[in-house]
Amino acid sequence: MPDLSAANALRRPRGPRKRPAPRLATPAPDTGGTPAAEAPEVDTSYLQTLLGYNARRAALAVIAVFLRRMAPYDLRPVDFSVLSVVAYNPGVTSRQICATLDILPPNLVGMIKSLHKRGLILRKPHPTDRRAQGLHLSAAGQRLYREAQATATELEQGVAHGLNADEVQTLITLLRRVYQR
Amino acid sequence: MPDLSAANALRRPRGPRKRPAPRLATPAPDTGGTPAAEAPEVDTSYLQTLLGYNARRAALAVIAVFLRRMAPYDLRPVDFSVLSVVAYNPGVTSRQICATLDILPPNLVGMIKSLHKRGLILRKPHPTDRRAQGLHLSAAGQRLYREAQATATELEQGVAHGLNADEVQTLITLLRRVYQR
DNA sequence: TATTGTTATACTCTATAACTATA
DNA sequence: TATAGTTATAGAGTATAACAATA
Repeated sequence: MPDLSAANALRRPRGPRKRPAPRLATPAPDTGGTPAAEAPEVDTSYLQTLLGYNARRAALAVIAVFLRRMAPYDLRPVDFSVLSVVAYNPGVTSRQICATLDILPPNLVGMIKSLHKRGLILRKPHPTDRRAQGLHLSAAGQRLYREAQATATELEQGVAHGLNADEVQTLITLLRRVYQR
Repeated sequence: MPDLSAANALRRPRGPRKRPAPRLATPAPDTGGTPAAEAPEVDTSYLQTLLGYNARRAALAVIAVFLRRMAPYDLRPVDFSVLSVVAYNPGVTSRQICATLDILPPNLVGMIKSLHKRGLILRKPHPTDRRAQGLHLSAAGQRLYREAQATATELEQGVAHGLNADEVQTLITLLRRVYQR
């Protein structure tokens, strides 16, 4: 599975984007003689018609901004998502977080351990199931999450440069309809 | 950088999605007593307001479909993208592909090697720069790519379930404005 | 018999350094 | 001195199997 973490995008900022080229129904015939190197522009007009290509590029761009802005809190997107689920669902179990965020249980263990070690979350015995444990934000976790969420909300405005509030709302609505059943 | 490859999404299909909950400005206070386990619904209403969260989920959903449909051609999204760039830009160099698709040069080497080994692409000497080599699709590569592109185009219709052609076009336009400078 | 949390581990994807041949 | 392609390798991210404790 491809990685959407955008580390590359973060450390190697792109140059100016190419202007969209006219759509082609089929690839240009290979005349064999003229290398594309002479014209530095590379035609990606077909790829730009694909929802998956654009969704991935957009997700990577947003994640890159997210990584920069969340660096002061030392939170990756997945850490922020976990804290957010715990914040809004006090007492939630690891298993529920896995199902909600599509994380495999073995991969969540280390994140929970790390957040616990940083004093951000508490593990309390589950009242009815002694196998499970209820997760809660500590006071420090609540403070950190409150600031991080404010940053995330604020970040939304800047991410989509030309997009106004209505356009962002339309975009989010359409994205939800893509991944929801 | 997070991985957008959607392997998990592929092998562990999700259950039914939760209905959107009303937005909350701040997390619910932790009353400490009531575990979320009793109500299996987990509140993700705040995360669902974030462009990054929705873009990543949508990208993963599309990629999962892409992986399934491209399996007969043994092409990952990145392989398809590389073939597409070569198809529309015969004679393109590795370096240009890296800049266009945001792939690091060392990571492209293996892909090119693999596609070459499969007889899909040809490396020709670059006419003006003996360090570089121009990449071209072989006849077999052109046949395979033509079929793969048809599948990708066809796939677009089915990916966005309820979305009509206009809505998909709007979505793509908005996504482009997010990641383009 | 199934589930929660966990360990160990393998595999994939991405990143960095450094080399060679050429510009 | 810089760039194209490459090798080797390190580091994230994601995957599967299997276990003890509990349901």
